[in-house]
Amino acid sequence: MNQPGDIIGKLTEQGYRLTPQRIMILSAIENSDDHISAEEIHAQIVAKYPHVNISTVYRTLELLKRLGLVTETDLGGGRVRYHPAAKGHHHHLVCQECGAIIDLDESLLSPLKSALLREYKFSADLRHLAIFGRCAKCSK
Amino acid sequence: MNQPGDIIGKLTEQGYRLTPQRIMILSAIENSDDHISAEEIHAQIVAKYPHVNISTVYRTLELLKRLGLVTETDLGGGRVRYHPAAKGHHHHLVCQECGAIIDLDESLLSPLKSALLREYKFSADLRHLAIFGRCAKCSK
DNA sequence: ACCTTTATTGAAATTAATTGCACCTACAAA
DNA sequence: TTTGTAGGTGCAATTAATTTCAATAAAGGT
Repeated sequence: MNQPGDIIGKLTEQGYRLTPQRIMILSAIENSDDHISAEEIHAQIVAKYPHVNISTVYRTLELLKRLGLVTETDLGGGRVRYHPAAKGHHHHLVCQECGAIIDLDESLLSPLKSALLREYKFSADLRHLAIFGRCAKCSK
Repeated sequence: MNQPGDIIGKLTEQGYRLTPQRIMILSAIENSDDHISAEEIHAQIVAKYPHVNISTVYRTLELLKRLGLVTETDLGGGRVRYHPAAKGHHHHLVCQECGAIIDLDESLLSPLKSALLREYKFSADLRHLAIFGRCAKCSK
């Protein structure tokens, strides 16, 4: 199991401060079983510390994203969701018909990644991708 | 050159009504050289018909998207952009460092598309994809 | 030409995310 | 200790997109 310490260490190493708000945001992300939204993180924290602002949550997520400590995925449904990078990269197939979300093995994307690097010298950030379409059931 | 009639025909065929608003929105999309945003479409129309509402623009785009007549791409920068599907599919590499947008040949994505179909029976909608990362210059 | 049906629209409210600004806090240099 | 500086926070305002709902008008039948 991952310790919030993993991320906390990396933050302080780089000169960022460890504020109570950040600690709460970090543990909310780490303790979430799957992908969590900014709103959900905020709701969790506000239950104990009502004065913490939603914009702090968004700014912290932005920071963690920039440092590569969390990944962000838009699975549709109007909300972007977050996931600790340390828990591994994975991708999703999102069915636009029934809403099913299928986890996708990373290996299917590595040929694309290397092709982009070879053909365009473009280093793609494919840490957490959502591909939309139709699942087996719905495309019949 | 494409006629708005292409899309207009498909709309009426399927029982949708042909309102002046829709005609204006359609011609704005068709006449745009590259990708156009909802705001830009609205601004164009309001110049002539000030009472047309932005939500009508969004609703029409949503409809056209569902019918597969326009494609939607999030190239970053907070605004989603639209493009007539008839003008062909293409994809973009978006550099998160310098903002450069590189057009990507569709052929690079077809292996992925067939792999998804083969392995997951998932029919991916890869009509207009944006892949984020770092371009050649910025990744040095 | 006149109804009738029902998709469509405008206006306003709502939601998710972002930004500007004033104030605050930790820490180090003078 | 004082002061400077850079990182952080809360609040309010803003932006892009969506939704609700009453009013409207397009398309088809008479």
